[in-house]
Amino acid sequence: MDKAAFAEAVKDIVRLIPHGRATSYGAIAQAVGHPTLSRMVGRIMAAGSEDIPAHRVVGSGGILTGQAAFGAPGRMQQLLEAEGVEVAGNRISNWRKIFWNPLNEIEI
DNA sequence: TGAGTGACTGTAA
DNA sequence: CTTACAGCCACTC
Repeated sequence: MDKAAFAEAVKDIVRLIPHGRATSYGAIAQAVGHPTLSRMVGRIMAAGSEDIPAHRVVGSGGILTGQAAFGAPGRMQQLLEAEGVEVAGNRISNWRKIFWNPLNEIEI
């Protein structure tokens, strides 16, 4: 199944995200070789994402698009701030510094 | 089988 | 800043 391989690759990358860092759905999708499947990345998070730090995966530009999906509003932000990630409103303030590019790790 | 929806993204007005 | 549109794919009804 290609879907399973995709999901597995996505989960694998999310697990590699360092503590106190974050990446975007699009970046992950691109890293697994499917730049257009960013939505599927988010769907995988919602499906079976208990073993991975899904709170470190945000939307483009560091926007916390999945904030409400963490059970309660503000939960995702709380998790990020607990790791030292500065969050203002619903997006990461110093996104440029926090952003972790998976391509730098897997395509090395 | 087809329409609606969604943890997305990029471009445009 | 907000809307709107167009791709993308899986899931639900």
